[in-house]
Amino acid sequence: MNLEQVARRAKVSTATVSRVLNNASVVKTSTRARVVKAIEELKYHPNLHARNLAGAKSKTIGMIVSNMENPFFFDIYKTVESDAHAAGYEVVVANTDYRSEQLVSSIRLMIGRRVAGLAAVVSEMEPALMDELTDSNIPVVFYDVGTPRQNITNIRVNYRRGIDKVIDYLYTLGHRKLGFVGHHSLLGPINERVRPVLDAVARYPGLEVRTAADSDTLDGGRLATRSLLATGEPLTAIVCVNDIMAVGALRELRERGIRVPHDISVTGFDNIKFSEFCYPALTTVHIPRDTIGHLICDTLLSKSEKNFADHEMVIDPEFVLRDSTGPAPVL
Amino acid sequence: MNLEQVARRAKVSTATVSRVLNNASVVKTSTRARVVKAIEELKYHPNLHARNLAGAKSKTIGMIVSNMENPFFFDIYKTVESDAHAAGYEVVVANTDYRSEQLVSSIRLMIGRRVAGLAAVVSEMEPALMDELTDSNIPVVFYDVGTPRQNITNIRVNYRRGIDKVIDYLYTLGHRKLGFVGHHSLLGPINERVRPVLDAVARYPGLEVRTAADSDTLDGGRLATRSLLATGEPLTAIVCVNDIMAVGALRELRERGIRVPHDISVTGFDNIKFSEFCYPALTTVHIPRDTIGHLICDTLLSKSEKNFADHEMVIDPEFVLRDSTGPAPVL
DNA sequence: GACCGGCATGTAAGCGATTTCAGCGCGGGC
DNA sequence: GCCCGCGCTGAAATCGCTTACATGCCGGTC
Repeated sequence: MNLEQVARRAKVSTATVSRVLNNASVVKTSTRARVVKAIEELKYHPNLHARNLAGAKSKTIGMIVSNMENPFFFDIYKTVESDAHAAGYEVVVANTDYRSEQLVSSIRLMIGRRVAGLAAVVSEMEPALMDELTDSNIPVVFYDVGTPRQNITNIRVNYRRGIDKVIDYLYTLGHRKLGFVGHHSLLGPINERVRPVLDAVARYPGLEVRTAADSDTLDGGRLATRSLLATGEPLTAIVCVNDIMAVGALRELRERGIRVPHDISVTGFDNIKFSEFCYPALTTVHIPRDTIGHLICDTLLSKSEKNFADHEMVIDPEFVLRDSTGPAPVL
Repeated sequence: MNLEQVARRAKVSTATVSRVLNNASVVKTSTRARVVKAIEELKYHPNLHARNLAGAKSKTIGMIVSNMENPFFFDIYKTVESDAHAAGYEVVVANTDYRSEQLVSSIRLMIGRRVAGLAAVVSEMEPALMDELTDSNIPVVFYDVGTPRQNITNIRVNYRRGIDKVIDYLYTLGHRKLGFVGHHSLLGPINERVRPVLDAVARYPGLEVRTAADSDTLDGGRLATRSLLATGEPLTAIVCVNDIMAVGALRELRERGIRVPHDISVTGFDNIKFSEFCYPALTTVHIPRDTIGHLICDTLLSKSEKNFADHEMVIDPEFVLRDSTGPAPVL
């Protein structure tokens, strides 16, 4: 079922059918009607691979995320997809599950697909991969990782500021023994997420923190919290790397009969929808995922017009106070 | 950057490069090494479109879901993806957001991509679309919708049974005034989800139900619950079409100071991870999403070997008792 | 030493579209 | 009455790859 069969049935050439498919206005109305009829009768669906091969302009953008299970990533994806559709683009996603082999193969896959643009919302990026991307000449946007280059734009959130707000808030309420719940992929040497916490803690006299990590899931948050609670002095607050893990923490605490925020305060990060619906509602830090999504699309879909020069943009997150935090308990 | 350039650099023909790329074992080791070297030096990435065009066997399967935001769908996707990867396939997803135009265009897109198989985990399916799929000759699996055909297999869950278990349980505990929270796309004439509820209710003397619907989200559940509570006699239990909406219901009740399950019982459906982590943990019905995912992949990836004859399979869901339900309050 | 079989590689024909350029028919200006 | 130009359509090259078939080269057999 190809162009030629349609052409034959409509008694025109393949060129004309192609023109109809692409809305070229040169085709005479009567001819167009014949072709459209043939297409429908034959239930013809153009082969997109052939189209891309011949046309060279891909109309699909790729997006790679670390963990679609975490609504944080999904929310960004959703915005990107909606913007892309509005511009006539498709988007194909790939999940890495924080595994770097997956990242590598996903990137290769996207290059192989000759996507019109690539958004990488992932936690890690090896220099070698960045080279590969640079050479591929595909417009790329990284979120939160990597460094700007020729065809690479960066969007990042000022986590440090967000964390500072959280720690400051907790300190003011009298908290002195903190726990930090992270996820495995954050345990690299120079860690972008733990470091700000340690740095912030170091600024306040008498403030201490100990950390634990597990997978970036509800269960992971629960397990990390469990191990945090298993040893050492009692904690008065648990700072979580994101909301998902914080919800996991809440469950662990609840099942141990530890009241939040009366006995222990808990904070999240991201402000996913869920953080309002869990109990108690999470004090967290808002990261504007829609803004990020729009930024990604704007950057990717306008590589020619805009100067593509502001290679880096930083977003400032906002503190959100809810019910999972309160004054430190008097011991 | 194409095969030919690589071939030139490695001083072989394009055929040989292609053979190396496809792991054909006929290539002499020394030749292969030269080619591999050239590929790396040139940072060559094969054009997948050209590959698909030439090869005709697509190695990617498509999946269409109604609402990726709901972890129910995501869980199925995750299993499918993992099975597919294991078999050397990629999977590309599309979201319909319960919009039928989206469904149409997504299906067309998948046909255009000449996917090796298509999984449609969606709520609605027009006969015309089924025809299109049948003609496309792509192996298709529908979840929960449509009817078996030549190349179409169906997987469905016996919702009726699940609902029966829920209603029976609630009735036994003394509940007589029920509310049902559905989502918009369920409001079609002959409804697959509401009907079983109404039918079940009709079987018990003195049992009544009224329904409300909103979008399939946390907020939707909350709003539907609000409207359920706004009019009529007081309810003793709220049955939700799925867990996400149930969590929304829990929040609305909590904010009104209505205790669950003391004042009102709430049930979900699906048993997503989240239902254990919300408060109170949801009584729900388990739908084995991993089983469904495996089934989908098995069916899609073995169209030739297996007879593809058992065109329909039904899954029986299981009742899961947790903390969001209890005896009806004594009025 | 001519011949044959088999392994490694090369040649070239598609795959199904897009697109350039050429051609055809026809009406209007001279 | 001719020719030009314009509007529409067709022929064919092209995109980057796979693969069937052809070819060249080698050692072994008689």
